[in-house]
Amino acid sequence: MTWGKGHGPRGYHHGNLKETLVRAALELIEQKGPAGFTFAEAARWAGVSPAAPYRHFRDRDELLADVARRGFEQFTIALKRAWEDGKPDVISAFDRLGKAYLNFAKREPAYYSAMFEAGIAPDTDAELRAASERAFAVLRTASETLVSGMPARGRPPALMVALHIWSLTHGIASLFSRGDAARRALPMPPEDLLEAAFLIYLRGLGLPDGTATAGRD
Amino acid sequence: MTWGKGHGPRGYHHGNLKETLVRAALELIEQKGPAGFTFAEAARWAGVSPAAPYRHFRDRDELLADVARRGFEQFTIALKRAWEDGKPDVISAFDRLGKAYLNFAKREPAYYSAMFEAGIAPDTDAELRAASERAFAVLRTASETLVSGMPARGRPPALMVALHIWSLTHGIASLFSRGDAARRALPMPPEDLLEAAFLIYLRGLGLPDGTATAGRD
DNA sequence: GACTCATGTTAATGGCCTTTACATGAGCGC
DNA sequence: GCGCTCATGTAAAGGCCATTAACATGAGTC
Repeated sequence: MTWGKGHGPRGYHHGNLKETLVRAALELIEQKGPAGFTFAEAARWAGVSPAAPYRHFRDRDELLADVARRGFEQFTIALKRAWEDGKPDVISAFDRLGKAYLNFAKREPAYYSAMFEAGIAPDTDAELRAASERAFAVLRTASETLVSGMPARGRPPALMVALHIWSLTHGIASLFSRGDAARRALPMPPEDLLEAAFLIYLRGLGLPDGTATAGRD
Repeated sequence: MTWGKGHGPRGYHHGNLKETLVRAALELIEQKGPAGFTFAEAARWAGVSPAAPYRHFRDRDELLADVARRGFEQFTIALKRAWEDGKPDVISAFDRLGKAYLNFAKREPAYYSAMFEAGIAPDTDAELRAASERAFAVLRTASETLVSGMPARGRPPALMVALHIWSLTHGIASLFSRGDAARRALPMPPEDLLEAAFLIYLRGLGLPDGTATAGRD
């Protein structure tokens, strides 16, 4: 009994409804925004009755929260892959990290919307919160590596650095890099905007030149 | 014939419905988020039938866009007041500007949601777009003042600086400073986080000390 | 082979969005 | 003051959605 993920015929039971509903949600959010996505339409997309989804999610918000949680997991994977333990050097790894953040916002607008814009309180769902914190942890680890390379005198708190870079990157992603129509125009690629800001910020931290191969002018 | 803005009795005609609907929308968005706000409930709040709002707004989205436009106007006023022509010095004025941004997100979550999170395409409504650009223009003017105080050699583009600061501030506001439940916890006030980032960024620009009375360590 | 229970369906309630046809009365020319 | 007109309101209706309750199916188990 494996219809797998396919669209083939089915009997009374779907067999894979929960997964199918999540994919339907992603599809619909991508097309019409998180507000435009409806429970009933996801059911229709999956070929089941409007009541069927309630066997798998308490309500519409729980589905959205599940999508957000999965989004944070994918996000964490993408960020970790980009960071790659800070190799070959911290700065270029950070650069990849930022680009991966922007790229995620652009390539996965549905996940991104569910994660940051659907109005889900992160505290509501413990798993969602944990997944969100795991994603941030990548950035925090990276920041710790970054500041650990600095002289102990005047070394900034890694948490603060992580929050700064998160905020900056998130701001650029939200304003300029999303895949949907809410994106604003920009006279340069968002990746370049971010890289420039990052290098300026690093220089301000006292990591000007010589720590890595990037960032010279 | 002035019921003014009051809640008093009225005849067949409301007399001030458009304004009342906007205020109802703000009230409802603040209570239940932009998704929770409904056209019908705004009508009920105003004491009119569900069809009445359609005499003033094409649909629910147009009301939301109008709220967003008004939000950008209030926002522009708040930013201009904070900037105050860069007095007494550029850096402290910039500092006020950032705090005003964060404060707006915290004190006017309904406006903020409508402006940045309601999923309204800025291009849809020309007036909305213009209002949004007027707000950004304050930041851009401030950035021009900032870089104009730098030596011409290696002076960064003012537009880039404005975009950097906008993104950073917007990121902090979105993640940590909103009034609603989507706000994340932070080990320090968002204002302090922003100020620290701003000073680091300025130092990275080569505006370390001496340009103004703030930002020394 | 019968039982059980997760997973579907059907049907119903109530709310919302939006349109159409109709009602009211405020402002205006006279 | 009188009557017209039109902006601004109401009532009613259609269609969609969320959610629930009662019922149906059939996959796995003993």
